[in-house]
Amino acid sequence: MEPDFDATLAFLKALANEQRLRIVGLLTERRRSVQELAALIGLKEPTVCHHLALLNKVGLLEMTAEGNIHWYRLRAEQILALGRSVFGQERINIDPGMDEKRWDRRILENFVEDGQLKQIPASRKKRWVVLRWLADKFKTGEHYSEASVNKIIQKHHWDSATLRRELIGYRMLKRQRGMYWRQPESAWLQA
Amino acid sequence: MEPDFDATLAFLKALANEQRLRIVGLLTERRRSVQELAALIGLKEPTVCHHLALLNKVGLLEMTAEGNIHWYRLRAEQILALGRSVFGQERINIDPGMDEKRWDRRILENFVEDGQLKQIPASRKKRWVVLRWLADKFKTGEHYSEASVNKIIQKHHWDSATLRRELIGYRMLKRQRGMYWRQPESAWLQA
DNA sequence: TAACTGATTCGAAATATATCTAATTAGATA
DNA sequence: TATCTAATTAGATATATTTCGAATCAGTTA
Repeated sequence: MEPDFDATLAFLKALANEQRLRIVGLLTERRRSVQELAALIGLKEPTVCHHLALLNKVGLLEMTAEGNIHWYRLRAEQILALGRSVFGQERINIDPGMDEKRWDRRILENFVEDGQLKQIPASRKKRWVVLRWLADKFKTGEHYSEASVNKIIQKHHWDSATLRRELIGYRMLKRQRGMYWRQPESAWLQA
Repeated sequence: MEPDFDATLAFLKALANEQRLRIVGLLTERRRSVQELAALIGLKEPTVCHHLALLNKVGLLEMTAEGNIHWYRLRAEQILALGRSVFGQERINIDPGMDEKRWDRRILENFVEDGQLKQIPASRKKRWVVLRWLADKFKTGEHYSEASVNKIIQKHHWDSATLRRELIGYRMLKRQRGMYWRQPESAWLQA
């Protein structure tokens, strides 16, 4: 799905801990030694060391040794870059959900009222949106008789024959030996 | 420190889990029912329910019931807003080294005037800053008699005895057989 | 009403994570 | 070289989280 799913997960896991988040907070101010951090957040040094190792593993830290003091510094650009990549517009679909996409919603607002399809859109593109919404009324994995398909469609529009044919045409429903079932989205024809 | 430390932590914790991140991924495409999600990621429904509850608690989801099917939808604006607030420029200091200096400068502005130390800070942390400034008046590699150490300190404050002792205490100066010399920063005690 | 379906709640068990002490390493000092 | 200090590693234990089966709840259908 995501090529860097694991990286994202690791990044989030590294930050999603009270003490580590505290450490990151302290390191945004300035570089710090292990002792210093341990004193500031009230943990023993080995524990802090363990947390630092985790943060380091995902590339959030930079360490320089001066004598036997190890100075840890936050790689702020890394956090920002990762944060952007995880929470950026490209990654997160701002218009979530099939029938919830803004475009779709506008179409649906125009054509649907109280769950009733007022009119079947003439344009291919708009009809597709409406059909997608209608296909959502069928459960995946379940088989329906033609009668029950009609019944379900008629909850939303009187012309179940046309709409049923359209659903088949766009491959949102599939028919075989008189039974109908919902097709996965991957099988649909594009609008 | 941070007023919304807890909110940030909760948000990160909610996302920092393999299955939940997967769920979020699936929900970016479209709304889904609990069953659907369970089937898609290979978990039992109670488990998915539990994860959904966690995501919901931090405001990432929106649920609408149709009959006894519960549709979960991602509140993408929420994720983006939270992501921005956590990883935004304001929050993360891109240049942590700078900040250290800024803090120091403020202290020095308060305690030093025309090269004169007006007062020895009582707080450890602030005293450390001032002593660091004072240690800078000594050249590295050079050896000083106690008299010349006092003389240098007295250019900046009358109480050379106390300050000399402090410099030794913080290991910024070192003494041996009556001679003093400046220590490298790595040897200093932390404030 | 009874039976059914999807979702949720409740514990218990399994798993993962965080924390500590003790031991070890590496650099600095005597 | 022996000693000191800061950091790290290792191993043990405590704590938190995840997962599931069983029971329950809420809507739908017969």
